[in-house]
Amino acid sequence: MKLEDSIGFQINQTGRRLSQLLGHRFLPHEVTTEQWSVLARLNEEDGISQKDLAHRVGKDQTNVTRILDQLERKGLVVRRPNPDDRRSFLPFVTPEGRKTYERLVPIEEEVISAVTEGISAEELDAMKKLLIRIADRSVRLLADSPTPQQESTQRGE
Amino acid sequence: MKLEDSIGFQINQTGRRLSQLLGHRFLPHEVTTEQWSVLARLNEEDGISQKDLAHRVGKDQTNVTRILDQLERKGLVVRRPNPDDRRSFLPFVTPEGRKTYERLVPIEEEVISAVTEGISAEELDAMKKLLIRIADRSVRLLADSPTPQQESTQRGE
DNA sequence: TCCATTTGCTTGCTATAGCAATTATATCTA
DNA sequence: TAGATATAATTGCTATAGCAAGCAAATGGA
Repeated sequence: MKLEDSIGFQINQTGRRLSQLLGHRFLPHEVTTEQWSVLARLNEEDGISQKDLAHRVGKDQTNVTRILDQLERKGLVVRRPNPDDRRSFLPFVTPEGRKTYERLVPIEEEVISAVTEGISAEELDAMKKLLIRIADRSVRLLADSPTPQQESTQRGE
Repeated sequence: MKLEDSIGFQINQTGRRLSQLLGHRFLPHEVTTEQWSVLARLNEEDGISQKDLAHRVGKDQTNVTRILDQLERKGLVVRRPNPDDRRSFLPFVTPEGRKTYERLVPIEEEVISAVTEGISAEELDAMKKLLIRIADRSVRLLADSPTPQQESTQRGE
């Protein structure tokens, strides 16, 4: 089978290209697409632990730490100590972060509608459901994988 | 709209998780998923320029250079001077590279069929077509973007 | 033919992804 | 309560992505 026929290859490929386009449109605002995803999630709900945030954006805790570093450096987010747990910091969106996010929303929407032009809402919805299913299965299969270090006791939440 | 409802976010997310799972299964063979994609494409057709290869795997030429460095370091690929152009090198798969590729094929197939279990061939095919469409549009829109440096005279090939 | 431009590849830089190890703090158990 | 264990966040390391710049060779035009 050819490489292009691999659904895995295609998903990755498309994701990369889309990120590239979106990142290009975000350029004037000096926010990357990954920073955008974290900022967007925090706009829905902030003041949660970095661990929870990582889970919600589907990123490694390590990467969330670094992306928050960037967002904090840009003044879009602040980390405050968690009063309930001194190991933990809770990220909050700053007013500046909220403004930036508001500016990015229409850009993201415009890009998505441009690249999905001519594709029906039903088709998009079906695709989204399939993607979620594939992602879920991937996570589950990885969790069930024999890890040299530990017998996994976790399940997907 | 919530972050998870964004089709762009979902595509990227799913791609990442799938890569992670596949990469995990590839671990014993010491090949990453990106190295696999390049090796797979070269197994279809080698002796082409790195530029062409980059185009075929949908990667930046820079990244192809580096991935080839890795594959060459592992002895799976060799670069030979292009007799027609002394600036250029042509990558070829070594016998060892071919053997490794053969070992990876069933792993990739198994992972894909595991994560797509219960999804019909028609659904997958429809999804693949949509993904390709979205990727194509992304590339086109990016190419048409006003680039500070140059007025683009290129079109998608 | 000479010079300017283009092109193929590489290198340097920043951001991200994922993993291992570290640090500080929490929690659990004897 | 002391000691073991688990956990939140961080740091270090490697690979990848994308961009800009550099280098050498090819190409095109006067």
